[in-house]
Amino acid sequence: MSTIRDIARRAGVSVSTASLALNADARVRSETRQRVLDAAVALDYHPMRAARSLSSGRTWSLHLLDPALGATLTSGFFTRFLRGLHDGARDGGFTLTVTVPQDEAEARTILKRLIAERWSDGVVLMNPSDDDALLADVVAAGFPHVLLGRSPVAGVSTVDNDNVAVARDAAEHLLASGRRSPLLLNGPAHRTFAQDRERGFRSACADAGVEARVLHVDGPPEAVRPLLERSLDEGEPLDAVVAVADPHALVAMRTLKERGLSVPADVAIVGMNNDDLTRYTDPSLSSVDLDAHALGRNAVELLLAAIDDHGSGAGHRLVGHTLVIRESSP
Amino acid sequence: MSTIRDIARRAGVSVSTASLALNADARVRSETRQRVLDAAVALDYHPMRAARSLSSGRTWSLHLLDPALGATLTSGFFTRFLRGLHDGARDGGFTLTVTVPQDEAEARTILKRLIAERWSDGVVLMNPSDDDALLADVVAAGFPHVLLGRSPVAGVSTVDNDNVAVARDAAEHLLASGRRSPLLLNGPAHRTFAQDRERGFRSACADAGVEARVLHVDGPPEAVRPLLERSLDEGEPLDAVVAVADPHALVAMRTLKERGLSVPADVAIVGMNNDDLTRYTDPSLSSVDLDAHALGRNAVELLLAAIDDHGSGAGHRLVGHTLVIRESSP
DNA sequence: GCACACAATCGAACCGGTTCGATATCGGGC
DNA sequence: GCCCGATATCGAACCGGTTCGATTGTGTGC
Repeated sequence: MSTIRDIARRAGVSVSTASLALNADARVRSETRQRVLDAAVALDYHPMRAARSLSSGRTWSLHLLDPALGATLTSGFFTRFLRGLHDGARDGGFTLTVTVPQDEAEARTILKRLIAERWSDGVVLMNPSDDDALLADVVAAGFPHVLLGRSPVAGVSTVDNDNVAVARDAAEHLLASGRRSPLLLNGPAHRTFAQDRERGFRSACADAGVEARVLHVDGPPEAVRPLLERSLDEGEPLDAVVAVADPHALVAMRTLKERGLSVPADVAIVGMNNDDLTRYTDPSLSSVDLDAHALGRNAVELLLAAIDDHGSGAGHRLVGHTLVIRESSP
Repeated sequence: MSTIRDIARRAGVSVSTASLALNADARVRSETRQRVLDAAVALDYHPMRAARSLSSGRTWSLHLLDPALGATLTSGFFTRFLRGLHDGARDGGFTLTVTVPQDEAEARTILKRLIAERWSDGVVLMNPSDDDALLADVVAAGFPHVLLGRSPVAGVSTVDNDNVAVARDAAEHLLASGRRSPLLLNGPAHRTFAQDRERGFRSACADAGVEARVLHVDGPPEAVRPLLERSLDEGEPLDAVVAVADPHALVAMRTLKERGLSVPADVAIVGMNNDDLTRYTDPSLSSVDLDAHALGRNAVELLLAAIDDHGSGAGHRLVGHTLVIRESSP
């Protein structure tokens, strides 16, 4: 392993000149710079991370901290998201580190160490619960950060889907085909993302002059079944379902079929996240594809801005989505 | 941010004594150590990563490099795997870094930088293709490494599922219920994992005195459809399918249903990976749950051993699996 | 009472970069 | 011919830890 002193010696310059040359400083004569660069190539020189970050104060690394990794997200989504983060980091000359705590308590411990020990230059906080302490920690430490899956918060950079539009688009699609009794199987009522989706859903229903019905699902996808059954027992009309996530949509589909209702003939269904398997189910499931890659990329862009600005200005980004229409809602 | 010099000053000892005390060196008197520890707590001291690794030569970080991230794996699997890696790393006092190259070419570039710049102390190489250059790079550099999803290679630590047993167990389950015409929808014939699975499948068929049929699927899950249709057109009997992955199983299921065959009455099906959504499909899909968490954990354990040993002895681990029986193969 | 082993602590060097202030060289203006 | 400023380079300090060899202090054996 060659060090910068090896380079300097071979190029016949001092260590400081070698460093300046390697960092393309204008002060060094171009001929000298070339000699240094040649030496670096000849010796296969690569500056050591730790040394560089010790002296420069930068780690050139970003951190993803996800207290509930994969709890709500599925497959393709997470990997596309990671790739988005990684692409952004690479373009900025950064490396991405992912940490996977068991729960929010461990997440908090890790976050504190991460900041104190300077593991990285900034952190992406994924899906923090709405009231959480994680945010308070990073803010208190003045550590660059971005919140993911959160609607705009004053003074903090956030990236999220446009949940209002997501739900509205799904509902409009169903209503456009003439459905008149739509139901939203939503997330927990206290989560802002669920509130936004309810808003979008209701707005589409209002525009179509149709009554909007909403059920809140708190728990695993299986929780959809009793909710839906009770609703059917009560004789509520139903011909369209928007579900908060694909597994919920599949449980709904199954429940309906067992009640003798056919999908999509009697009830059309749209899920969310566009999980990898949705195209293979029977019937295949329409789903809103949330642009996971854009989510990751935008998060990194805001994070890099926060690192440069020293967090002076917070940015907010909403990323796009696409409704993927399949057999469950022709 | 307090440094070790702040601690030393407050505890009234030299920097070197403070360092020894913090690292629980037996040479320092326990009373002195306590004074140092008290000072560290009082000043909320955390050693800076970069400084520690510059002087110690250790980064206390491990790397996961996956050239084909999520290409074959789905959801739950990957997140469980990550958690396994992370748990192992944490227990060893390490941090986990994940890098997500676009393809094997980029993976190679990253790997070289990673080694040269000493980003971490070791790397887990995930699903490298059987003949690849990545392995040659790490071996040439003498960089600690573990191969994932590869059958044992001399001199290199590997972790994998017991692919022979995986396929055998799935086949035995189907044959136990009286099926006599089983088909294995396998991966590409040149991949060793596929060869192992074929072996396991054939052994179960031989034990049951039944003819084994195997088709090799190379490409996306949709590629199953034409293969299967041709087989049915040729009048081959079929009453059981073992598929190399869940999406393939679902495509097979759909294809069969469209041919008027019912699942599981006419044909029973078992998939692999136990994707999150398999429990919600209709019928729900039996699947072999590969122990992703154990995969991650064992990979880290071998990696840590390789780091300590300077790679003197290679280890091989096969991790367990569980057949999850659902409606597709009662 | 002195040499000696041993425990506890310390100062200084070191890891491999970056950066600041000092120095040498040179051409141009007066 | 002398001074000045610009240009190119260098030496040394620094970042925050770890570790080695030296130093001091204590009790033991003879």
